[in-house]
Amino acid sequence: MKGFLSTSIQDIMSVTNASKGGVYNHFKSKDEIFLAVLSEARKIWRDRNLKDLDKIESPVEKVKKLLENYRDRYLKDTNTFPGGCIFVSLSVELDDQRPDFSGELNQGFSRLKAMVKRYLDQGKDAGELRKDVDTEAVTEMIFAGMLGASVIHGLDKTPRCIDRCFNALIGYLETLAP
Amino acid sequence: MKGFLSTSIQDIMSVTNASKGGVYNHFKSKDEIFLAVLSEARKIWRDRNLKDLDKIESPVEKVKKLLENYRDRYLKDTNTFPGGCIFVSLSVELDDQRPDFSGELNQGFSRLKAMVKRYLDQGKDAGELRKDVDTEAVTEMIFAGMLGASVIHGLDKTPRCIDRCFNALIGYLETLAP
DNA sequence: TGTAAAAGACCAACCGGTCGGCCTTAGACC
DNA sequence: GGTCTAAGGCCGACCGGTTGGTCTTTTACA
Repeated sequence: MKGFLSTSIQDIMSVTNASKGGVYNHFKSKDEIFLAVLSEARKIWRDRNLKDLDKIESPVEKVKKLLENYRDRYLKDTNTFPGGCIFVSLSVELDDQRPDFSGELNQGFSRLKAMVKRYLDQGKDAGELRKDVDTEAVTEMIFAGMLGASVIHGLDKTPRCIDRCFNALIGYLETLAP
Repeated sequence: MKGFLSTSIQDIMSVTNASKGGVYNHFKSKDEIFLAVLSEARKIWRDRNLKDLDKIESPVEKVKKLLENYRDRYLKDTNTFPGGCIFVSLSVELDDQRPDFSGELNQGFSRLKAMVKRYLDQGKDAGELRKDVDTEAVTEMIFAGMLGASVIHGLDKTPRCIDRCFNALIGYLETLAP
């Protein structure tokens, strides 16, 4: 993945077999193309990562399932998603470079974190987690683990590293049970 | 931080008050400048992150100290290091774009992971960790946590998120004791 | 005066974006 | 149904600007 800045209109023209005029007839600017891609990527992310979450009743198990989806149905699908999690790479690339896009990406991250924390809080209320568990800190670590795993994916495309990382992460979640 | 691709020679000229001829009299190419910066950044990383590690005898405590250094003496020093961990951002940017640089960065990451794993193995041998602890998986998660924390730093410059993340990470390490 | 560093004009390649025109198609009128 | 016209998707030459890099000239110092 070349990211936003290094993907030229020419790149887009080549892969779509379109001409420059054709491209700019559909989109006002490169920025608009980016926002369209971002919107589509979000849909795909939800399809892949939230799958079957509603079939699970236990909130903590939902978090585990989310981690498993992110690992198996998202990061590991290197055919569909070479370059790992696009939101992570774009966020790193555009931070301090395009604050508007960066803020847009950050909103998605915030929603994800809020969802995880909500599940953990529900799990705590339901007695699935110990009362002394700091759900905010655990959320942050799970989030960091997901981001880190995507970066690791770029370093080593084999599933070994990602598997180990998520095994430890899920194992950690289980130590928080009463 | 603009990274490698978005940092122009003009940028370097401006910040160093040098002319183009002056720059190219010291370096053959932009690539050579990158490698020099990388080498210097590695020295700085070691200075900051390995500080006082030799004063600690317990291997597991060394890992904890490394995490604390990375948190307090590196990521949190946003004056010296805006843009978080330069190796993380560069790795994300240059993966699939400059495989030669990417491999160079990967070597550093591998050495870090090997160091952490060595300490954990030593800790296991010394009875500081349970015998059933998968040091490889724990290493991977610690590594992912460090990478993820750097990405998070880009999203939210306040130390709150990073603190929570490392608190949970260190807390996890402590649950591995016998 | 000899040597090395610094300076900046210059180059070809590429960037995002514009614009006038071509060419297919749809609709209106007889 | 046949013909003329208006519309709009599509094309690619072109624009100003920036890129990394080269090369000749000037400067500074010993």
